Amino acid sequence: MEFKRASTREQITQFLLERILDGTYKPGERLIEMQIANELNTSQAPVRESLRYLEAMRLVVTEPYKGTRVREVSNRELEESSQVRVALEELGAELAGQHMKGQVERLEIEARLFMKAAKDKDVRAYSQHDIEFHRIIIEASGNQLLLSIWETVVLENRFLRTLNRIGKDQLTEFGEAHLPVIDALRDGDGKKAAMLLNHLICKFHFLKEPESEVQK
Amino acid sequence: MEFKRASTREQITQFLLERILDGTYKPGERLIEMQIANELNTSQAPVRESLRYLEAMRLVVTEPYKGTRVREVSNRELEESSQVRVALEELGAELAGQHMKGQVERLEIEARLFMKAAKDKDVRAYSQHDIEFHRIIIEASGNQLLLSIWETVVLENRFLRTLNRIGKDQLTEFGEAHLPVIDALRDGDGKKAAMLLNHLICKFHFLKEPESEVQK
DNA sequence: TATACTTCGATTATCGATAATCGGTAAACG
DNA sequence: CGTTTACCGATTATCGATAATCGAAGTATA
Repeated sequence: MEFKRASTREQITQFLLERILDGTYKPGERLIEMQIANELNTSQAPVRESLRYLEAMRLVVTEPYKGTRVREVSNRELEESSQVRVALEELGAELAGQHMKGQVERLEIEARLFMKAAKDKDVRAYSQHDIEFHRIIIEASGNQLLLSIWETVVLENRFLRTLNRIGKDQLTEFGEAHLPVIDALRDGDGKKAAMLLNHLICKFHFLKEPESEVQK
Repeated sequence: MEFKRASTREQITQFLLERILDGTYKPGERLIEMQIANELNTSQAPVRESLRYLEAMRLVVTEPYKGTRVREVSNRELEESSQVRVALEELGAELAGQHMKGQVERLEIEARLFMKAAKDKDVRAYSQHDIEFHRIIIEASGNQLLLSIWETVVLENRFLRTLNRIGKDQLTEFGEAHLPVIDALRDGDGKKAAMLLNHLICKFHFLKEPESEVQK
């Protein structure tokens, strides 16, 4: 068995990633290289490499000689990312239909977890399991590029923000809307799952629905 | 008016990007940091930053202490990227329908250019204008995230590879298939344009078509 | 001959130091 | 006063040097 200790740079990337996503570093906040380097007992160079990586992932923005900040995501961009996310999830579900037929245990587990979180009004836990639910479907598509892109889009989405807009009381309703997706995938009906996900995301993100779909 | 000269790092990124895309650096080829630094009269640090950026863009692959290589794209991955590309272009075309109505001059110009290239059997020129054609549509969607992601996917696709598989003689046929898309967008019918693009890409990339669509 | 061990050049990973640039503040000027 | 200029501390951008690691080639051993 192989255990490869992560390089300094990878550790820094992980560190920054976590802090950006959990909101420790807030949108617009400046990330000062030497400050991070000192905090982690390293030098400036690997920190800068990490920042370049995060920059390509669109999580931070850099201006020459002015430094790097956590990217601020406008409502406009939030909506854009939801549009893209819908398209990706549709593709994912369609492809997943073939692979998941009859094997939806993991989905059921996550569904149970986020329904419990909904009852407890635990937004953070809800978010975690909801995202995991969707990730499982995308993974099942077997398309690794899709998974990789979906992940960056979901990061962009800052899911929590949308969830907070939804409000704790509607979490249960939101969660329940996921259940038919499980049924569709159990039957191997990717098309139907895709349609359900589409409506689900559109509805709860207050997007306008696409022109009415023809149903089979 | 503002003129910002590019930083060393940005110049290096541009340099590497060009050489990877035009095939000077071939898939699997090792990119040696000091070698690049010497060639460009800089030091190792900015080169490494550029490589981290390209790594996040999935153009290169890095292994600790073993260096960075141009990523090799398997046929499998090529197919994956085509699937994703179809999904993105469908979304793009649907959204573009609303914005492009009656304003398809730029599309017509590019179409004329790639049809000429097809007649001349100039694969490189064909590719350039074909991609530009699609980019115009995605841009017109008004969704910047979509554009950004589409670009990385098309890079991944290394379009040329697919085109070479198609062969010089079918370029004209391939090109002509684009023309109905222009008509659909001129009418503001994004849905139809999306469907046409879907079939177009699937057909010429030898993908299996999705289960038959319902046509209006 | 085959296998394990050693050495060594090449390259990556990281560091510490220096140069370039920014934003703000205060002096100089009208 | 209001505006411009000169400076200063903070930070980024880049460099040159060193440490860590790799892999290939050689050496020893059985």
